[in-house]
Amino acid sequence: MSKDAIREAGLKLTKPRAMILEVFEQSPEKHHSVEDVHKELLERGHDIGLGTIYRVLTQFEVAGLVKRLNFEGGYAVFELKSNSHHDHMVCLECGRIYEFVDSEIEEIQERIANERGFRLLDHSHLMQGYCWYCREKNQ
Amino acid sequence: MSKDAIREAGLKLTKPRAMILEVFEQSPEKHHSVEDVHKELLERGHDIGLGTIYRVLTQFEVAGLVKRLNFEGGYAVFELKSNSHHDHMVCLECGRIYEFVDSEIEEIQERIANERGFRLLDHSHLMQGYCWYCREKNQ
DNA sequence: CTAATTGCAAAAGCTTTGCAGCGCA
DNA sequence: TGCGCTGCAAAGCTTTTGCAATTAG
Repeated sequence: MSKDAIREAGLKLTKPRAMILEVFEQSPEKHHSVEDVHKELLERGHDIGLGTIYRVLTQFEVAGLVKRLNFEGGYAVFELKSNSHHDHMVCLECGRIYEFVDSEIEEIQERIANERGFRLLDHSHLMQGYCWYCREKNQ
Repeated sequence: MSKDAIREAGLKLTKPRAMILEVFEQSPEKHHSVEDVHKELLERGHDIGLGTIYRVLTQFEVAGLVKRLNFEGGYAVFELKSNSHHDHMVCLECGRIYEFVDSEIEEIQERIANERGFRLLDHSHLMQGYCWYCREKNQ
């Protein structure tokens, strides 16, 4: 259970932390900015300070519960850290975020890093364009 | 010549714009934050306002003269837009930025986008880790 | 009970913007 | 000369932080 994960991270199981995690687990959306989380919590009747959300999400990130994504736009977006790695495609028109994985790309990446003596720890691969729903509007 | 490019972009060839472009053309470093450019210009004896540098680099970006890179860190980095596309590896220890290209990855990307009905316009592929010079320090 | 956590508000970065004066064409 | 450009400083955003009050264990 996810609440155990909070404790296992050495964090106290507080109301704010539990509710923030719930937003990620219960919302149909997978990706949330801090603002998103804040609004969602307000709609659920929980007025949690922005500062707390920033702090908690950073703690969750360190604990490996969530992943911070730095798309353009000047603000961070978080997603629940699933066990399966994936990369992202973002629609420049509607903002929808799609996920993709390709083992071949992952392998080539590793190979390139190795060839250069680079110890690969992480990567972010983002494709930007227009999704199926928005293509027509932009030809 | 690069100064023509400024004019071709419909921009007046002013001192600030010419000097900012020079920093990119003459510096051994390929990647510069706005702060970098500002300091470099100061060292060359040109005190150009930060606001101007932000404005000019944005205009250069629109004109296709430079590319804005959004690595993590909360600030943008710019590079001269060469004719050859490439992606980046950044060392988490020393901050050095390396470039790489792989045609196979590019192809697979296209294929994935097509399969999903996604019109691919751009992408950013960033590998993070420790470079050859810094590996030892971090095992 | 005690240390961890939250709320609030202030402050810190990076970036944008308004406006008066300056400079290129 | 006229419009575009720059400088300066103010303001905008996202994110961080200090501190007193609150709460989990």
